[in-house]
Amino acid sequence: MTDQDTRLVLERLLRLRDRREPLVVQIAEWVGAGIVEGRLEPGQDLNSVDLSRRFETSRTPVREALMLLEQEGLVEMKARRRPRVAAPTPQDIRDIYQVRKNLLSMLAGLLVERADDEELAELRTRVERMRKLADGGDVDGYFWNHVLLQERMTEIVGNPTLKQILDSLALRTLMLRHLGLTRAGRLAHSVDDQERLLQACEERDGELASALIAGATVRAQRAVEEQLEQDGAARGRKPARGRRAAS
Amino acid sequence: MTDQDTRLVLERLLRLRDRREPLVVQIAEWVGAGIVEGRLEPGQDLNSVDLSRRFETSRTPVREALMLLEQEGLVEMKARRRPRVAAPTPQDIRDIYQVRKNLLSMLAGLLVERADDEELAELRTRVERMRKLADGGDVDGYFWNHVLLQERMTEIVGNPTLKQILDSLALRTLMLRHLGLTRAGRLAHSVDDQERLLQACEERDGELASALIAGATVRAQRAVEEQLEQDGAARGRKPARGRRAAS
DNA sequence: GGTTGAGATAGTGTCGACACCGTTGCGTCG
DNA sequence: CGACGCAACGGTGTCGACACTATCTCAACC
Repeated sequence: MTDQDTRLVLERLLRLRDRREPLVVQIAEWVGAGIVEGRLEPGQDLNSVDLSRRFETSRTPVREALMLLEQEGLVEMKARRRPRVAAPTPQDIRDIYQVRKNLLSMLAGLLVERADDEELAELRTRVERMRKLADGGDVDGYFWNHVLLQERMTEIVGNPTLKQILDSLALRTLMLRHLGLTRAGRLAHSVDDQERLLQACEERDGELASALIAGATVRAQRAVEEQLEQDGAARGRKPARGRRAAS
Repeated sequence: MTDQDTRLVLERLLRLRDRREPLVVQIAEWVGAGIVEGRLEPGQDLNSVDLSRRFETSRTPVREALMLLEQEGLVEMKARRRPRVAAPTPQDIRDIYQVRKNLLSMLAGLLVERADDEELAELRTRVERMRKLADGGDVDGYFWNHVLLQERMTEIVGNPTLKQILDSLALRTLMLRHLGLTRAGRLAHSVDDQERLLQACEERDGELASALIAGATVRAQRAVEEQLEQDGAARGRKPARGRRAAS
């Protein structure tokens, strides 16, 4: 998972282009990518002085970048307190996946209604590419194409409100999803899910597509939770938690 | 619809308390209430100089307040351009209601699962109060209690992610919903919908509750669209559109 | 008359300074 | 030995200034 990939995806998911000055975009991408990639740990302080020094700017654009990430749930800010990298609890993660499952169901139903044959063919091409990546065991490549696939689906459906909410939820689970995909056999299962979903779309069976994507989401969630539990057990032995922002 | 009511609801829906300095909160509430109440027209400029003069502050807290409202979809900001009051298109409104319908369905299902008898009794009290207000033709009173009812429901369900998304969607439709309720007979229909929903909850019928709230949302949307069309036709004759912020 | 461009105007983005407050480390007291 | 309080430190929120640019005005030109 290269930093560059992450930045490009962040730029789209956060709708940064043209909405903010390049300086703010740069900072938001660096911090956001850091959080997604795990370079910045949950709970870690993100003080604006350090960040402004790092980017050789004043604190104003730093504050703005952090506010952008706050609204996407990657950063937590309280008045007069130092901003921190968000630390979602297991319950938060369950809640997010629950909403995500529901909205993805909706998305699948709309996709069946609204995607024309050409668009479905494009999605088919994407899934085939993902199949190859999965067979080759390329977790990173598969991961990014997975993100892209869902992004494309929301575009095809053409409901910007829905897209925005799904993007926000996707962002919050980005690092988690990558985690889940590293589990043995998960890659193959995931690509199977995508193929079944696409087939249902091609057969114009909205009910089935909804059910399939809901099932796939539940399985993805389970993979993430199992992996988290495993990591948590491992980390229990050395519970280090940095407090200063990386400099 | 008093300004004070609006501010209190905004404060909760925007989660302002403790998240921002009082100064920022004050500005965000004034602008937000202005948009919801229609004092500030869609598309109107919100330049930070005028606003800072009005509140006797610098532009920094103004910018922060506007960013808060931007993330809730009440204000539109592009880099280097003046912020504007958001002007949702009819299509945007359809999209928002579509997502809202879906999430409210989910909410109803969860409510049936998770609300205990005591909580249902509390909701019953609220609905009865709303019945009285509806009978008395008190549009404003009914409106705010309606907002409060849904807020309470999301709290009972206990999924903060869902609550936050529903709150955000609620905000975007606040002024519209009030508009819809002014239509003849709409108040009575609305309270009927609420009673049916609550009854389904008391009978622990999740499927029915979901269906009912989905239906109610569709009807609310229709009322809003009809009222908008009517207003639009009326406004077509004198298409004034202020460009300066009120001062 | 309508279009185009230059100059004036007005508003945004960023900065460094400063006042205020949360935090931390240390000394004091029970 | 631990709880408490105090003072120094560090970080946040706000300000006024300034550079840059979108926007408006108006005049010259076709």
